Amino acid sequence: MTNLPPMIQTFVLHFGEMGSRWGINRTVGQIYALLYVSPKPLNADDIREALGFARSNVSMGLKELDSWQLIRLKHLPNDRRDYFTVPEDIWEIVRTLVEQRRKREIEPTLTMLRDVLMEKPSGEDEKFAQNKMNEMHDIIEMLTNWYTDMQKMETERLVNLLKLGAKVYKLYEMKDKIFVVKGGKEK
Amino acid sequence: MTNLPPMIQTFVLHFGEMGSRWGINRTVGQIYALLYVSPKPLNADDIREALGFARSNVSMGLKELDSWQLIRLKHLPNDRRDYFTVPEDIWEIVRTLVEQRRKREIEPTLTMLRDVLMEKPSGEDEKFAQNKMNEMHDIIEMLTNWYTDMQKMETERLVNLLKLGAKVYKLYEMKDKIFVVKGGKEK
DNA sequence: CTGAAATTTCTGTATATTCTGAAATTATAG
DNA sequence: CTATAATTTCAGAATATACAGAAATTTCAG
Repeated sequence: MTNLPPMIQTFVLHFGEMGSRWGINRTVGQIYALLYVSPKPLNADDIREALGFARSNVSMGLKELDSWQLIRLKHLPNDRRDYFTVPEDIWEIVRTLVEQRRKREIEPTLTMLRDVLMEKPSGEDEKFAQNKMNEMHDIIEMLTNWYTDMQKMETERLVNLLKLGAKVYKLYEMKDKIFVVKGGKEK
Repeated sequence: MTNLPPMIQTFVLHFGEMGSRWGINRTVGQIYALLYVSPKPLNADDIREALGFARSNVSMGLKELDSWQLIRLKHLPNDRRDYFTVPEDIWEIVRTLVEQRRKREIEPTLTMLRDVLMEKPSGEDEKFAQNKMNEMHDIIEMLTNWYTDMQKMETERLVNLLKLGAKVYKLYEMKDKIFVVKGGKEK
């Protein structure tokens, strides 16, 4: 890590720390940060040299990142080593992150909730608990359905909507009026 | 934990596990899950009894949850012990969670990025790195701005929009047409 | 003000995670 | 097919985190 420019070192260390808060370990966070700012693909030894931990850790880290589908394997001509990059389009990274967290955290939670909601409550307290679980299930499902739907949009459209923010609600409110004007009949 | 109904035990254990994936420890996850499904406020001893870990850990866990503003302190008449509940409205919980994660993770990241972007790059590689960091900064800022804006909406409206999903884009596309009809002039 | 209840802090121990370096495996050039 | 480069696996060491129980502190009824 000694010969990294300070700017990049700061960035890499920050994502190392942040990684720990997210169940991703420091090593993995640092590797990803390094790949993210690197102008060309890096091999495992480049990474070991830049970050200064054991070769085997780099291997484990890359495997972990691969399982998240967050990196791309490249090969250079006349070089049998594996080189890695992050996807060029940052939106692809964002989409992958959300998708993977959904698979790993949201779906198992929804499954657990559905299972538990199938059981017959034996008493008032369990009835209450099931109501609360049902509420949680519905809200999570609503949010993920919304996300699934939005995810299908192409990036440009998504960005348009994001920039619009809450103003989008004005359009929603106008909806009925539009149809009055256009179609000549209400509802 | 022995005398919890299986249904609730499953729920509590699941959130214990999930907690670990989120930098929140198992204890804290379990306490929150228990409070969430409990029909009445619980004191520290109730929690110790239900979950079976040391009294002192319950204290630490509650303190942690309090720092996230995820629990509410209650007092019962003629009982000086502290009782705790989760907010009644689950949307309040969701909003708090997002808000806290923003404060603890997003804001520090944005600050780091802004700092690093102020520095003058000394070479092509650092220039490239800064471009990537700038790209990251902008996307994070866009997403949080969007969220800040949406957060201001009342829940009912938010739910309407969520249910609408990607169809909202159709409204967005109609926007220009609407103004043609209503105002009589384009752009 | 006093003493008991309630809560929190603290320190050592248990547990879990991360990391290293050696050994094993896999891949490929010749 | 063989030799060597490249990568992965694995077992133990180092580190960090979680947890229990005792001690200290705070709170409050009387």
